[in-house]
Amino acid sequence: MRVTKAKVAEHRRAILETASRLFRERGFRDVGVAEIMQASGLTHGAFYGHFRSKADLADQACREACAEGIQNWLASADLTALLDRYLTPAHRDAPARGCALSALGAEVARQSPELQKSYAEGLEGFLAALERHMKEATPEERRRQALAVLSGMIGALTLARGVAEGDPALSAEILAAMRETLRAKFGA
Amino acid sequence: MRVTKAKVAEHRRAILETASRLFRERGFRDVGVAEIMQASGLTHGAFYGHFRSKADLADQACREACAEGIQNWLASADLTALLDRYLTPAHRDAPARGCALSALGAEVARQSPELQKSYAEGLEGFLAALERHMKEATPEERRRQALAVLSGMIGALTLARGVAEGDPALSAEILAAMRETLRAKFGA
DNA sequence: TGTACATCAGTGAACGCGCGTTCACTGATGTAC
DNA sequence: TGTACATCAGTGAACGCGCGTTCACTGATGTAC
Repeated sequence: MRVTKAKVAEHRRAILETASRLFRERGFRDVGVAEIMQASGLTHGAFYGHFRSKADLADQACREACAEGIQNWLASADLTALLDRYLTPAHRDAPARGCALSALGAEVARQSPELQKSYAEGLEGFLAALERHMKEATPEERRRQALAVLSGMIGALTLARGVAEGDPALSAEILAAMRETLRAKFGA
Repeated sequence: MRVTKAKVAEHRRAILETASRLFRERGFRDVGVAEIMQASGLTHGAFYGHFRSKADLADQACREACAEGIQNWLASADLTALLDRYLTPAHRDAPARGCALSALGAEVARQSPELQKSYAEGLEGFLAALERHMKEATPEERRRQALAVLSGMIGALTLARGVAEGDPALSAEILAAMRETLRAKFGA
């Protein structure tokens, strides 16, 4: 049953947003095409009218999720404000709506170079937002520090998620330690 | 065909070591029981004589891999020496023999609390090794800094792996930036 | 504007495949005498 | 030490299941007149 051109575009957006959310929550491997389509209000057969393959969707969903994240974190006034939103139990417990760089990082290493490129572009975007908050003299130094701060944020969030259910106290400690250390060494 | 008791123990070790290596390289999800058994010189049917389930093996392989890592990194003379071994292209390109905390981190978040506990214990072990290299006054401060340094190391390695094939220059830049920043802010 | 028909987005059954796990069987090991 | 037999580690076929992907079909949309 054919549908309106507007509906087609709407369906495509729905699939992309659902995938962007589910992939961040449970990873590329643990989320199936059928589940994404069902959660988007369609049946699995329609998928291949919108995307060439699951890998194609993964690539575009990664771009989507990164773009959403950059816009989100760009809104912070300064580094301290950004850290106070990023390194929190709330962010840790809501990966579906959280930073894609952290949620997808480890899995991206085993995906196609194409997807890695999309991920790298998202990383550069986030990095640009961070650099603006660095107070070192030279641009080279600001970029280096921004890379270190970004790595620290992502590492702390990843570790905090890894032990969230197994050792909640340690999980909270990791977030707090990174927040305080980054504020002390790089903050305003 | 029954085998010697010594052979049984040998087989168990082989499965555990193979799993520890393959899981770090490709993740829990992408490595099957049959592949692990074949790589260990056995057939898949014998698996359940050694482990209760794949999840059980994952838990024990995680412990195994963490323990191996702690012993490995503990050998470094100081923080600078440790960083010069950890934050390198060589380590990035050989996850199978590298740090388990980094290789398994993201996936552990979606595993059982039991496995997360094993992971958390591995993390504490690495942390203890790092704390000895911190030069802050109080134990509390040393632990906080060690947590931040560990998070930074793992985050940088994860990101460097994520873009290794998609943007090799950025990958190398991430490792170098974290190495220099940690050395400058925490090094000897 | 109204009609006739070609287009094509979505449906749902079906495909081959690999997964984790089970199980009847085999035959060398370990043990009781 | 030698023999007879129970034990049990390993084998390989088989299980049900969910995966990504394909395809004949349906019927509303968009278009040509």
